[in-house]
Amino acid sequence: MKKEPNQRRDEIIEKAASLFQEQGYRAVSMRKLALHLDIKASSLYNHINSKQEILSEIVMELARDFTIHIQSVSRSLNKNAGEKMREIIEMHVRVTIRKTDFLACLNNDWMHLGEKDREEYIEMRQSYESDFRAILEEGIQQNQFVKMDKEIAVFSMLSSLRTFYLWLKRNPEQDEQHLIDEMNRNLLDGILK
Amino acid sequence: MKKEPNQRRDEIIEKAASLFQEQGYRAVSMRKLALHLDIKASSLYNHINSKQEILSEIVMELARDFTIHIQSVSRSLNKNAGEKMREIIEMHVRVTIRKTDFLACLNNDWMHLGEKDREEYIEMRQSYESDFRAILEEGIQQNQFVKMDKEIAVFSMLSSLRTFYLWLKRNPEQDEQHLIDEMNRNLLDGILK
DNA sequence: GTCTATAACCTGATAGAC
DNA sequence: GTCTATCAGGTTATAGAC
Repeated sequence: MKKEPNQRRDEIIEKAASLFQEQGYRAVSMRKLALHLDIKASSLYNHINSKQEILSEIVMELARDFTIHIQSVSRSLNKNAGEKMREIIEMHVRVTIRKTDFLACLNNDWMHLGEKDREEYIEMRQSYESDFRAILEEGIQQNQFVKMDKEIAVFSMLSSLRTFYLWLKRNPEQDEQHLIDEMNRNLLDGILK
Repeated sequence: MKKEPNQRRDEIIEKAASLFQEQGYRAVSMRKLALHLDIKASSLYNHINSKQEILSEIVMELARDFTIHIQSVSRSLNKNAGEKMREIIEMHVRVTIRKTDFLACLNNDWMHLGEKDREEYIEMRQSYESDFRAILEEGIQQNQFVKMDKEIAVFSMLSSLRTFYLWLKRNPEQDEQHLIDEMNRNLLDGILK
């Protein structure tokens, strides 16, 4: 809750995200995490209360950022559906670049959150998908988008965006604007001439 | 290797795929798996040699099917790039419908394969992506596809296809041809008018 | 083919010395 | 803030009775 700066704690969470992303939450023990930080597992508990708390720190803040951002975009009145869609795609790419490992954990390990966090996460994800769908609907009604099965389109576009971190892991140091442009074209224009 | 029919063994592997898909390979213990099959964990070892062998059975055959299929499509001489792409997309959707849980395991749990299988898996995945990329290249040269960053396009399209099982889990019993048509449109034509 | 019992080890987490 | 020692329970897998 509070935002006391806590360097060691952040270090632990960063390293955990990196390992979770690589091996999965269940495959990374506290001993393994501690080894990568050159301390003993028991020392971790001076900075965090539980393994699940680390996961929560990684996933929940990022999920809240996504939820808030798409809400503000989808409700803005001075943009048409196409512009909204481009802004969402751009946001996804930017977050992917800045929080690569955190996003990977959000995608792959959310089901290992504690019950309360997990419920909140699922709610936020539903809310996000619902806002995304609303923009598609708006675009179809404005005759800016083609007629389509919105459910499948939401899923298909979000799949590309959500797993973009995988590609970025294998192709680091790309020009940010190039990535944004290409993802916009892939998802909005398609590849056919 | 041999294809003796072995009903109980297949039952175990099916149930394991279902649980792995839901909770992740590491989160499903042999006791948990046994509980869902109404036997004791030790009895499982009369049918399989190890937990990892179950994962291998789930992932490797499916990976080989994908690899072989895209090879035969990409090398066929009587189809243009657009037709090849449509056939690959169709194949992905059909496999997703028929092997939903197996595909989920392939996507999420391949890193828990034994070293030998894991290496073979990675090779097959690279080969698959390389065939996919070649079809895009062919389409660009034939002036059938727009100019694009092929690496990003391969990733983006495959992301949608690979995680289609997630959507299918939440929306079962859809018309197969409708799914194929919509995925073709999403990935090839985009959503913009 | 399933069971009980058990081996050998790993798991998250805590107590208390320094 | 890190350490050693430890707890209580879970992990894969095997041995051997039935």
